[in-house]
Amino acid sequence: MDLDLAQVRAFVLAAEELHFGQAAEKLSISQQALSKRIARLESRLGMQLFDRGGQGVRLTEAGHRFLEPAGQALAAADLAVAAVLDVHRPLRIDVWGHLYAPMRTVAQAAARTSELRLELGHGRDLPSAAAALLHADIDAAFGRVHPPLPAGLTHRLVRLEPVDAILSADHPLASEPALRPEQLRDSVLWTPGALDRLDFLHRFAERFGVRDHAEGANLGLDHFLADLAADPRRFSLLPADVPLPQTPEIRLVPLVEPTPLYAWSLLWRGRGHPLMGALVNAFVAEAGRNRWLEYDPSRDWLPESSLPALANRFEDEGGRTVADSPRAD
Amino acid sequence: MDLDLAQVRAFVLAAEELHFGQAAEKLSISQQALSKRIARLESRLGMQLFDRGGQGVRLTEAGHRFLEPAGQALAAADLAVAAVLDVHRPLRIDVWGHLYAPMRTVAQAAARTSELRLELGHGRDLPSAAAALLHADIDAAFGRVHPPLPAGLTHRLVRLEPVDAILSADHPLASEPALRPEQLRDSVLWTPGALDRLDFLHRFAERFGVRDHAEGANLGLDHFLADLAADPRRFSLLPADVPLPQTPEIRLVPLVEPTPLYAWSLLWRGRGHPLMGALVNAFVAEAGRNRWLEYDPSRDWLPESSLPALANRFEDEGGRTVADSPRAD
DNA sequence: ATCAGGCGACAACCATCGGTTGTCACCTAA
DNA sequence: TTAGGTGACAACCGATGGTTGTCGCCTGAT
Repeated sequence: MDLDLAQVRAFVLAAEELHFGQAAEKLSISQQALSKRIARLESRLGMQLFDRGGQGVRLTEAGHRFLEPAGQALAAADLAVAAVLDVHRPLRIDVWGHLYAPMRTVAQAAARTSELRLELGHGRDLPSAAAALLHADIDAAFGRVHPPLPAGLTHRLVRLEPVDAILSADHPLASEPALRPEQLRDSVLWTPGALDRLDFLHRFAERFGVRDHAEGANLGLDHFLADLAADPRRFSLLPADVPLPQTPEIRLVPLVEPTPLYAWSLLWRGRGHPLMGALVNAFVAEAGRNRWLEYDPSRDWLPESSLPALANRFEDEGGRTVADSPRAD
Repeated sequence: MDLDLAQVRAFVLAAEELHFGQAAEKLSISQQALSKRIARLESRLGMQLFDRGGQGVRLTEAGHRFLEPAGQALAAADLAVAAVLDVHRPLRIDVWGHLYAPMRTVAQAAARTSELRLELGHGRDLPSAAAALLHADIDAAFGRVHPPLPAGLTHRLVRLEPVDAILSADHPLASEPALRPEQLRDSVLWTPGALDRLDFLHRFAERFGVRDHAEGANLGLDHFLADLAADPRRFSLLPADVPLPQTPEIRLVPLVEPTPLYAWSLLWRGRGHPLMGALVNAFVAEAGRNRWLEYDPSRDWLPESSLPALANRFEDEGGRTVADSPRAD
């Protein structure tokens, strides 16, 4: 006869609380369900484990005898699960959009808890990060998520970062205290890579009527800044909190009416690594502390491609269960 | 997430057999049912545990990692079941040395508590009682314990009973009020069985220089008394409190200077049956009430073979924990 | 290449299990 | 006596776990 460990778990919690209602709450089930679990366990063992009374329950002698070995059976089973799931393995995470320094956000979120063991992956773009997730080569990824996104992956918006215009110091608008995006329509959008493969910049150009663009290779931030400074008509976009070297050839000007927002998300597969829940929680907590998820449609602009991520965030905040949401351990 | 142990059992058996059909047979279920169990376990764990092939299955790496802890979880659960179930099973006890009426002492000790549920075993000698203990055919045994004693068994001295000489009424010493053992050296020791297999009688003969002995079959007390009365030179030994029929052909004479003591012990395996502690306690309490454990080396004689039992008793009275001491519930 | 046999999985079916909500019997304290 | 708390019963329904029948795949022999 093999024990049903869900029943055993119910017994052990009820033995701790000596109150079925409270034990049920700890297990997030109803009192009646817990009562039934214990009754079925008693029936299977042929033993009364609790004396029921008006003010809670008391353990019987058989219940007392069962309690310690029952706890040990649960612990052994948990170890068995951990052994197969390799729960002590670090969570492997890849980030993309390196020019915009995604690791700032990951490091900030992970810094507050010592239980997260992260291992940084190779550095990929979104399509190859998604493929690596599906192949279980990595456990999570972080960056800006947009369609197309393969099935089987779950994403969670964790940060909406305001985006500034970054200009050559010789640009005619360089000394403005702030700019409206459409003021940039006659400038040349500088893109580190092909525009049609950079979703955010592409959507920005379309939305605000920027007709001209120039492309270069993405060889890192210094190269990017030097390419911008090389032509006084050039501008590009940069999330506001990206740290920059002090250089007289470059100006950073806030964008307003509307402020474009860069949407950072976590991405993972299925229920994820055992630490996935903890990682999501760490990001959510940091977002709360820093007001990362504030969004006002009358003030801000999000490209259409970021709206699924936004919808994802609102569903979760409404208290509904998100499919494939990892449980925090 | 709590494992379903029926699923785990199916996995462990399939891992042993590497053949779903054979594992299913061992569990008396269909192959399809076993296949479903394992598939559900894999789904729950999110891990493939077997690679399926045309000629059976092979364990995956995850399956290998799971196998030992899975077995341990099953064993822990079995122990938990045993802990709660066993206590209501009667404690099976065998006694030996029937001529000396061991059940007097057992009954006397058990009579004072209603919680002891004893079941008398088949009646064995010491070697076969020890084997039955090791095979878990019985839970405890009672009689005179002497080497050789197999490993894994624990014993506890519970009674030192004075031994009388039992004589034919025609014996030259029959009318003495008491006898010193060496007064019997020229008599014929009557033994119910081969002397070299009767440790106490053998040691007595050696110690007090009794050179002659005669053997007969052990066919019970009446037969023993009739064999004694058949020859006026015969004597034997009998614990003092063994009830005897009133018969003019037999005399019981106390032995003094020294008084030989018959050492009765309890014997059990490991931590024993859940009632083992209570049984030991009952004997110890009765021993205290009846001064069963008094021993004065200047007055009494114990054969060398009884000294381990004596040492065992003294260690326990010193307050030290005896290894494999059963816990009283 | 074909056939036969072995193996595990899928499909359909059905009884049991395990959760829910609603309600009730019992107990205790005021 | 009343009010509030507690655990169990009843009805319902979806999931689980077993069965039988069948199929797809694999391997070895001819």
